[in-house]
Amino acid sequence: MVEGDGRLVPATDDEVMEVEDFLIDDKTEVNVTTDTGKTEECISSGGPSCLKLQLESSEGLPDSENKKVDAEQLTSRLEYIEEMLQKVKQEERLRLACGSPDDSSAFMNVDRQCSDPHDKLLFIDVKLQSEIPLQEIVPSSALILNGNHNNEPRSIGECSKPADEPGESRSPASGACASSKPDFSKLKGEICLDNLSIRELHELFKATFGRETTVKDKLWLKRRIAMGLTNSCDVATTTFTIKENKLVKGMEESCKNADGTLTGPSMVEAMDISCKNSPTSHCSQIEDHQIVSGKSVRNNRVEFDGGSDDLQTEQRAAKRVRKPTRRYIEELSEVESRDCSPKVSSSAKNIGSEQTSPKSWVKPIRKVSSNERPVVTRLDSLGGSGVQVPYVSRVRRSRPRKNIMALMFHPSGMGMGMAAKVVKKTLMVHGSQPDSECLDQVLKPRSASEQFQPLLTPEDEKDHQCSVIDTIHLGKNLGLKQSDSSEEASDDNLATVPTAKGGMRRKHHRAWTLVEVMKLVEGVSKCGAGRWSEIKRLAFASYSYRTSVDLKDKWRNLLKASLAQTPPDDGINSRKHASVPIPAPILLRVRELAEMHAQAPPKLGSSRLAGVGGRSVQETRSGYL
DNA sequence: TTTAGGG
DNA sequence: CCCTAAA
Repeated sequence: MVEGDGRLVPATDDEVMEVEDFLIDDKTEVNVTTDTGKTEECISSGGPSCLKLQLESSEGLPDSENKKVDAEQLTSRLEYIEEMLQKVKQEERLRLACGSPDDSSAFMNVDRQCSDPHDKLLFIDVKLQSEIPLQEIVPSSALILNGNHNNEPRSIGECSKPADEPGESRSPASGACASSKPDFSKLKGEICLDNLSIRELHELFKATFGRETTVKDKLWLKRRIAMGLTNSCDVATTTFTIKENKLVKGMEESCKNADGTLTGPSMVEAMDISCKNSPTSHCSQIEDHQIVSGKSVRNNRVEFDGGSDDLQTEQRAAKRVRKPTRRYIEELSEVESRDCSPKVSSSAKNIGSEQTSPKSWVKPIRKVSSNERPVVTRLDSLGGSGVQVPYVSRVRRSRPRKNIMALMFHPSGMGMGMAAKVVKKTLMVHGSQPDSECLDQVLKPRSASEQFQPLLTPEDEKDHQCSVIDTIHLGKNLGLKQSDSSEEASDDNLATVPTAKGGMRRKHHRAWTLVEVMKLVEGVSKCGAGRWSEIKRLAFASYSYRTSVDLKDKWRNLLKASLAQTPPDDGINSRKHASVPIPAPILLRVRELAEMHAQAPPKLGSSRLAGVGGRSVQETRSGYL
């Protein structure tokens, strides 16, 4: 129920207040509040397309009254929803979103993925405050709610509609959203609306999230990708914390539609679009501590049975940490999957700098690592090479020591470079290689001086988590990590070209994901090119890797790409071209920004930002976000 | 330390 | 990506 202060309090089993967001993908939200069975239907929308059913007693919602509309008409829907709720409850409150921590105005959004291909991604979204004025009952919402097969929310936000054309869909929604967000609708449209093959989807997925997926469910893929792109619009800094092996994520993006009302068949797409462009980047800012402190997080074990294996795997992974959030999936999957490496390194580095609050450690892991011997014995079994390498601690990715002498320390007598290579190779051969990142770190020659410390210092220990765990515990408790790492491993090919001597090129080589690129672009649009550290702080706070320099470099590349490719104008769109190049819209954006900055760098802030390029004016309009 | 460029 | 020179 909702308390006066607007807090959501866990209700009894019977009075579970659940708001379900069918994940209508993009924010077509269906919020249902069930109480003692008494329900009142209100449609408030987070936008034109949001249907909200709320409990009579939960008067917390401002506009609820105005939202009453066609109760009759909604009855059926309500019933449906209730039905679903029941089902959901039965399944077990997978997710009881409760309690909004300190910030009463905050909303909690908890989502989970269902293994069932048909109702995967069932989100329970609780919004304590709906400031969103009701627009009108959207016909399409009926579609959603009435969704024939029980639990088939997917129909909604899906971009499956082949007919949805970027151009078409843009018009209605983009106008509304245009003001505040870069218009990526086109992008999304291209990517999402097309009928991509599974393979293509996989590639896109990879490009978007930076990891591979084995899921073969098209819908799922599309949805994920769509979400990824959608969320990528958020510049919000995502923070998440791992507590006691549980991942608590603080923040959920809510897409509120600001655009006008839409009706008819086009609704679906419209909603979709509006969401993408959803201006709400700011909405997604919830401090992590909030979540943590909130009672909300609760262990909910979810057991599913159906579903494809792949899907299950994917989801199981997510389930592990419980409460996978969309955010989690996209960002975490990137950060987390590569797990330790970035995080750890950053932590070690950040501890002193304060830049980033030290992320939490995964306890279990640490424990393990602490007891592990400094020698990785498992290596030999991996490749059969029989190579045994002393366990080395990771080092801060800071200034390399010019001290090459250390290289000579290696027992085998060969330089670290060599040893490293061997090890790496060994690991690579095996399917279950530890995070390549880690390996890289481990193998870093520059850290040689520290690598042979027999004893682990507390800090080093942390670093060990990475390798040790990945190496030793592969396939064990770390369901999530494991799956992720394995998944990631495949795409995380280290093109390590050890330059004969001691320098290995491409230490990290973390492929830039679409999401990141978009963030970068947005960041640049906000802060302006050149202020990389700013951008880094704002948009990449959660990406411990990606230094400001990286951003700069990437931008440079983007620029180059945009200039080189825009003219030809050909179809280097997301579709086709396995490489999954940067979507044209983004490149356009890049170009615009480049032009903008070229013309009005320091001075004249806004005067002549518009229509500079003379090209697509529509694209140009948003000088800032 | 952060930027800007070169490699 | 890495490295370095400049601000």
